[in-house]
Amino acid sequence: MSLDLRKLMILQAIIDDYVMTAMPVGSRTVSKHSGLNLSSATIRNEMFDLKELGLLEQPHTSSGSMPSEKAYRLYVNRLMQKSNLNSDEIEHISKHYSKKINGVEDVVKQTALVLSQMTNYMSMIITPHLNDAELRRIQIIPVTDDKALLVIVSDVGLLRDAIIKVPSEISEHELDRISEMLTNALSGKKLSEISNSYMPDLFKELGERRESLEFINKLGENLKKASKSTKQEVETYGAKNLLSFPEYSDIEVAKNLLDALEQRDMIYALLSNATDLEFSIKIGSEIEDPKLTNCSIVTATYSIGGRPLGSMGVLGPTRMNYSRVLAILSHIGKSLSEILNQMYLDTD
Amino acid sequence: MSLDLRKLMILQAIIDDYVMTAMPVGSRTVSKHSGLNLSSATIRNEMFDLKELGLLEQPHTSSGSMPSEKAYRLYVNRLMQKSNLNSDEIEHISKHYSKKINGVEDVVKQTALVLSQMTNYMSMIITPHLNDAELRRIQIIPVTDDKALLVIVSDVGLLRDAIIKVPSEISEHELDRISEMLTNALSGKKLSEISNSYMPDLFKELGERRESLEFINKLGENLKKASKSTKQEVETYGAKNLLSFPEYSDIEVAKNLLDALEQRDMIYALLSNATDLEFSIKIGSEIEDPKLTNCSIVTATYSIGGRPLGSMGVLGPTRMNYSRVLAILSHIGKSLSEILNQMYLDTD
DNA sequence: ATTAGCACTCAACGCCATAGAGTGCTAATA
DNA sequence: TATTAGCACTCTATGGCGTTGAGTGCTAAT
Repeated sequence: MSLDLRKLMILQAIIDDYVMTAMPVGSRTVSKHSGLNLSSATIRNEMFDLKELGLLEQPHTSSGSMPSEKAYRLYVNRLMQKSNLNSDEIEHISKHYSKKINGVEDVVKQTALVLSQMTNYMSMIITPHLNDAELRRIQIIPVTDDKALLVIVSDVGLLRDAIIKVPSEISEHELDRISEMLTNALSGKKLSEISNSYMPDLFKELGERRESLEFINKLGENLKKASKSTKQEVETYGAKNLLSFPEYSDIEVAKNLLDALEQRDMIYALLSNATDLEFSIKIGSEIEDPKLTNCSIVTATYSIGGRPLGSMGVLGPTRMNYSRVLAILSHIGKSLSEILNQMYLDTD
Repeated sequence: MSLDLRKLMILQAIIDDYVMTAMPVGSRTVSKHSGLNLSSATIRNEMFDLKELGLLEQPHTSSGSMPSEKAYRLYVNRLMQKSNLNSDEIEHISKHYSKKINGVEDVVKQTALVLSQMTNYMSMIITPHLNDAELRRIQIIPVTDDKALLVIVSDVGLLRDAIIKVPSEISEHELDRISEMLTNALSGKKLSEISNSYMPDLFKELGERRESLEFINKLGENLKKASKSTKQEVETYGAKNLLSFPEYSDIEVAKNLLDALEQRDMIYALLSNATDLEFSIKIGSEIEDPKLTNCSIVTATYSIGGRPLGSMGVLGPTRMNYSRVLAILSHIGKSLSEILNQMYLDTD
């Protein structure tokens, strides 16, 4: 028995209905809504076949059917039609981005917010990873007589800052000199390239004065530490949206889910795994986390100057509206990339 | 009828029991657990009185009683005994703070985490407000030929940073000079004092060269903007803990609650209202938010160099273990203040 | 003042009958 | 041969009903 066009149309009708209602769909409903002008009996026969093909599941005999994970996968790959946002929705997005925004963190938060608002699912986003950004300058700014602020600046702005101790015998002028040397040595390199390899020579040169040797060593440690901590952070929003869905209406299920979703590492992994593709869709068990049963995740990357910098996504029940989510992600992704470009690269 | 010692002891027994079980407490239970050696009948008479005093409530006739908000208030004010943490718990806290920590944000997040872990309620914390910090230096660091990073540094480290546009005719050397002038003019002041009053003179001085006038104006705007945005942020942790409590086991109730708790402004208000007292306890309707029925909030302030900088707190059901929460908040508050002191003020 | 005793209340639970949505099969139909 | 009408069957959901048991509130005895 083959998966002919009619079967696909019936499957599509069932998915459409189930996505709306979360209730098993009966043959009579399909007969009415599918537009195929077939009796419920005929639909029943087809549904029986779809069941055998592993595309439909029944909670129990004599109940309607619901799509299997396999069905959603098939839907996403072959059936789904591209959907578009209406002008209200587009406006809603641009409104969010036209507010005054202070720095990357703010943009990222706004994005998480609007993403969850528009989809009614939970949104997640990781801040841009700046390990590939080019170092421009390293500056040690005195703060008190025994402390200074180490600032690492790249072509996209502030990368890292850390408080370091400075022996009082080192003058402000000397700090400037050290800053300059560090800048000369490391400028143009990437953050990830500040490593042991560059250090020894540099520090021999810097460490010529005995009394500041210890300070120079500490400084080196600090630089290395700063370059290692990736500092990519995860924002989520709208976890409570998930509680509205009947699939999580059992308090125990909901608790487990929220439990899992509070583990930032896990979400970080989910998002960072998918940075190479423009979009990624994981359905149910394709997310290899047993705690996230009945969930799907759709992610998209955002970029600056064409270079992917991070990713964002949406988590909802497997019966999510994939088409709409993709449209929203696509649009927001573009807006976000634009904003980031304006912040960093534009020259007007 | 007066509230004599015996009634108080009975009330205490009921509260103790109810805090544990969340189930209405019957007279027989009190008779057994109160240590008063009274029959259930006697207890019943006393409980009747406590009911008339508004300290006990019954879900329905012929069920046991539970403490009213008034009862919790009385308990907190008069009955509660100070509790102490055991050595395991103290160790658990210090372990969290002995990890490598990168900057204030990290400390704050760790605090939220440990607070929620130890109490099993939801934790909330606001980042230190640094408006009273003393400005030390303002530095404009070139990034590309038309952009620079504006960095505002105080005695406690980095305060603000922002990308600003720089006309290409302004040389790096000139930026240094401007930085120096700004530093001279504003150093020693507080962030909140960067206002129009200081600006005109300063900018007349800076703006002597015609071509850079526009840039100087923009710089002024940026400084003002940076000084205004308070940038105090709210972290919460463990919202899902609340789902474990039977008072929120109804999915609708839980949804409403989580809904409310996702509004950062509201939590910010809750926390910042209570920065003048070392501890603050709000029980039920004392939190004037209709969405937070059945909730109590305990907050504490943390400080640096004796000056209160922010506050943190715990949100849970009204039947929370106030005594334990206070002990935990007290200990964590001390640890947090110590850490912040080490980060900023220590001179070793 | 305290307590034993007892009738009364009320939620919780299990049981059962019923209704209704939906299937799966068979026989009739185009 | 594909489709459909018809019907028995399955299973869940719902509501009514009696029972159970925890707990009160009152009264009379101690």
